[in-house]
Amino acid sequence: MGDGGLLSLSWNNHKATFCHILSTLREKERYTDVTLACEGKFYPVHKLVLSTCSEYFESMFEHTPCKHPIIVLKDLKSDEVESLLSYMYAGVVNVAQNDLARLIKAAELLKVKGLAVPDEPPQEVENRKNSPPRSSRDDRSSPHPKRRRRDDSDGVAGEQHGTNASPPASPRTSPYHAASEFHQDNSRTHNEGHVSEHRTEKSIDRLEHDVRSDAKSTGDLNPDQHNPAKPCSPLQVMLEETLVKEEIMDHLPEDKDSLMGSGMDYGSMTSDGRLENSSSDGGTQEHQLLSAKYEQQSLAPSQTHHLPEAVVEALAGPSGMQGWLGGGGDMSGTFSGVDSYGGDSRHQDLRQPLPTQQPQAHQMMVKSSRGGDARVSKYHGNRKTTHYCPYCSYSSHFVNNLKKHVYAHTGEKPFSCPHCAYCTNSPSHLKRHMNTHRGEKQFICSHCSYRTHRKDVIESHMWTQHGTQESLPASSE
DNA sequence: CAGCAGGGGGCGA
DNA sequence: CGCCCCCTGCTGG
Repeated sequence: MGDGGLLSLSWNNHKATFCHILSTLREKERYTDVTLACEGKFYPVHKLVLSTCSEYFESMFEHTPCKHPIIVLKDLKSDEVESLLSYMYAGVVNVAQNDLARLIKAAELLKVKGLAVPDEPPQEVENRKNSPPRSSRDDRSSPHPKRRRRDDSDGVAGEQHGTNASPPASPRTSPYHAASEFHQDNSRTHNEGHVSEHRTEKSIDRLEHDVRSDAKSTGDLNPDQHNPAKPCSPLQVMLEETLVKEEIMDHLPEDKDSLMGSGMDYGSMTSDGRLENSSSDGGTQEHQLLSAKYEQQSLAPSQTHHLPEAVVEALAGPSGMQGWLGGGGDMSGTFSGVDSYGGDSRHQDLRQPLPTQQPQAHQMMVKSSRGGDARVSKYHGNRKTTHYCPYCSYSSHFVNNLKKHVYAHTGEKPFSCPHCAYCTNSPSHLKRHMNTHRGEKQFICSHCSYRTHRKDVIESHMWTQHGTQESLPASSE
């Protein structure tokens, strides 16, 4: 609206920056709204990107109003998926010559533009627009086959799904999950959460498209109890995993979703560590690429953290925690173990999306990632600082309280009983529990023969049974 | 079925 | 550490 001179402001390296941010968002699993599942691995990504780069996904999302669908790529290999995602996000992917055919084939299946579909040739685009979206799903042979190679079809046809499909235990390979999941066997309080779900399976192009509608229920990850109604094909097992993840995500603030996603924490969840930690695959080369970029662009260090590392930092050190908490949520994606959320109903409120913990814009993360540490409390007991939970509205002046609280979110239970499988997130709980093994019942009711090892219990007993709060002090035995 | 005991989780301090 | 609350299993009416 300027009547004066018209200024043209141009962002010099907008494309590069944009791509970078996009990749960062993906890496941090921020704002992801769709999860690709392949060979037991889960890739939280963005519909926007997928649909932009792939007709197939575009069409799919058009027909799936689902908030956070989980798409099972049944006949692709994870490295192919990784490569394609790399391609879509970064616009580049390094692939071994030997793998090229496979990759192209996979791209064809997914109709990835530029690989399988001509990259925006005007005419083609026109044709596509005129044709109903479904055509792309229904017919692989339609428009895109600039690089089609049917001769390669055997290359990707191999049924890989579910092979190492990280059955229940897999995601727990993360140290953050291990305990949290394991202990549930002795937890009685975890109610089985049933996810309201609907599966839309499509056997298009040998892909199985699994979509789950908004999951509402609490998820009990107890593998033993999980959704008994379902058949247990390898694929289904994998789906159960994704199911849990999704429902959790749905309950978390958007930002947290991603974190949680990280809960799946691909690097750690995949026992082979291929996705995150290895660089042997074409897809993972992108990770290296991105990391390099980060350094060059001197982004906030925290952004370059792999999630598990960040979690360790956050939980191990007060400063880490504080930085993360106060850093505009940039570390919010670092929590693993969301998937280990217990089904305990009491957890539910914690998962309610909270406006106060809204994800911050990317620039915000960058901006505050360092500065946020300014008020870091070095000591657990520092009451001057309020520590906020990234998952809910909880806050505490005590870092330790927050830690325990966050443990409840992540499911992490670092304190384990040497005598049984009991694990807890609180040392005091462990101590209390240990008393049950000792068999000592120091607290004796002065009105009856009742005795217990818990003070609160004896008091409760005294009050309810005898209408008094008097009780014998702890016995010396 | 109600009441109690046992055990556990979360939280304040 | 203490407190409160919850859930589950047991038991007696």
